[in-house]
Amino acid sequence: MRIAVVADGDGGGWLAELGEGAPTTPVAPVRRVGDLVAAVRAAEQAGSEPPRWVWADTEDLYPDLVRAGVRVARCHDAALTEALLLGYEARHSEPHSLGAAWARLHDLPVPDDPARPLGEGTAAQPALFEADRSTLPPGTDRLAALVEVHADQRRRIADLPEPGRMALLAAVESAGALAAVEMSHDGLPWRPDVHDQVLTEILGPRPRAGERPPVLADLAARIGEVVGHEVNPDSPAQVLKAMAWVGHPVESTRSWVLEAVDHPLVPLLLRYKELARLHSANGWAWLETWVRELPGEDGEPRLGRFQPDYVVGGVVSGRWATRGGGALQIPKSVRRAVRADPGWVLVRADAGQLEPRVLAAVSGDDALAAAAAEEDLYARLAVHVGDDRERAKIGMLAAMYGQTSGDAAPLLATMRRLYPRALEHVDAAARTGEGGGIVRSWLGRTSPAPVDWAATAAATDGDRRRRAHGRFTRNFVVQATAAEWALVLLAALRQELPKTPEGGGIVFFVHDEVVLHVPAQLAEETVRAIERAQTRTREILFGDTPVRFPLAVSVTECYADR
DNA sequence: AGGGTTTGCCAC
DNA sequence: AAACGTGGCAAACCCT
Repeated sequence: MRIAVVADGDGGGWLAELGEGAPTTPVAPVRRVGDLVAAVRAAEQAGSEPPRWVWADTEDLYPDLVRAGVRVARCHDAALTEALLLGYEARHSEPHSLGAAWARLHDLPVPDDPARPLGEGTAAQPALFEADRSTLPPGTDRLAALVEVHADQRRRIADLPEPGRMALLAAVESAGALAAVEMSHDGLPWRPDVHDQVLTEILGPRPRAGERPPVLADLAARIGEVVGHEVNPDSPAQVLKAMAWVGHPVESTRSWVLEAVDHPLVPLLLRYKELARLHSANGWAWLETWVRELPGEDGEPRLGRFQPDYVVGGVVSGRWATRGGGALQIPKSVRRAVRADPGWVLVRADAGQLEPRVLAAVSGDDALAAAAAEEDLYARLAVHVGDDRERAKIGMLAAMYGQTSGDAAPLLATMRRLYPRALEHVDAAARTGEGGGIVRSWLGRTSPAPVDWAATAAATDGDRRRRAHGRFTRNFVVQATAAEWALVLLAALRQELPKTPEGGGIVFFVHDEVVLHVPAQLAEETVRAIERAQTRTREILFGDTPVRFPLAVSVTECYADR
């Protein structure tokens, strides 16, 4: 059963039960409810199977439900689905909100998508569903508009050459939106005291605002001594001058460029850059901005939560982006601060070598699939290639990224001979991209067309951009399908996981790994659920492929432990 | 002073 | 060893 829902901005809303057939029309009179939370909770628990909620935008409705303690099993996110369908039609740049979709159906002026500023996610205070971001014209029957757009989207999906794939993509994209709100609400367990301890060990005691930590100040002073005058190591321009001044001019101050230079200044600069990065990106200021402390008992360790806003579909390839806090790039050095609450554990599931496995599955290359049936794909590749594992890996990555320089060329020739269908799959995608065409993932997510090359005057520059776009489409067919694998896994996990208390469940997701926070006594059951989800993911996406997608599952107290 | 761009590094 | 895909972010830099 599907239920379309809109909020009234005052805690209530309207519901319309929809038929499952296409076109989907209401099968019962519209129901007005005064307490939307209660109505959703009741519908979720009634009947043998929970409904699929049809709504304009998960980010508008679901955070309030989650805050109120309600979780739903399934939804159809009209905005995300519209974006997928527009993309399929090579119309990426068109607005995808409910209002925009409805306006197109009625040949009316299409409104821009609403901007979604930082901090609008679940960390914000309760809003009682007040925001109407649907961009529908004032006075429009919003429920009728939603029902109409949903029916249109289902028709457009049904009319595709492979409707099942796009239907699955829309479903897992929507499930991802649910998971994103839930994760953002729960947050990644983060110990402020441990983070502070890590910073103090590495940088010295916390300085006053605007000052360098002691270790950085000392390094800057020693750099100044070696050069003979004061240098701001944070300024690439000053570092370039300083290197020239000491007789070692360099083209840039990138660390691998500096590493090649033999001069006492270099280790000081490299050390400074490394520590300055930690201080500016994940230092005390970051901790205060992004980690919310939970109320706690005196004498107990302070517990915190890192609650980034996830942007589902925020990357063209279907990977998620995040807003604020740099959640997808938590450096290894501060992962010690990610610790389970007392009595709880972190269960981490990490997909190994996902992209080459995806390539094996989508290309149907028997030899690569045979390698991908193994736990360590690269080790098997090395046997095929007759080289060491590291070089086999470089060759594979070169094929998927379009690398041509370095020692990739001979490796690529070997790959092309051993895995002809796999290489042809990415080579064809690259040719399409170079020709200005679009490519699609396994489920139909579509690459955006290149930005107007004709506007580029110089032929050489145009050529460079054409090749760059070829590398993009080459990678897209793999990366976008890997993102789909991860979305299906998330959706399967939501179905398989045991019920956990508040603060438990999936708490972090980054491209090909998930972190769960569960009471220790649920650890075993959680691991079994992950294994079921993993198997289902492969079957749902690729049927009976020989390719395996191993998940390394570990149960730890700390994210830094493996 | 404030906005946009560049540089460089972090993650997968 | 360093040019090979997707991003976010902070500080310096450059312009108005």
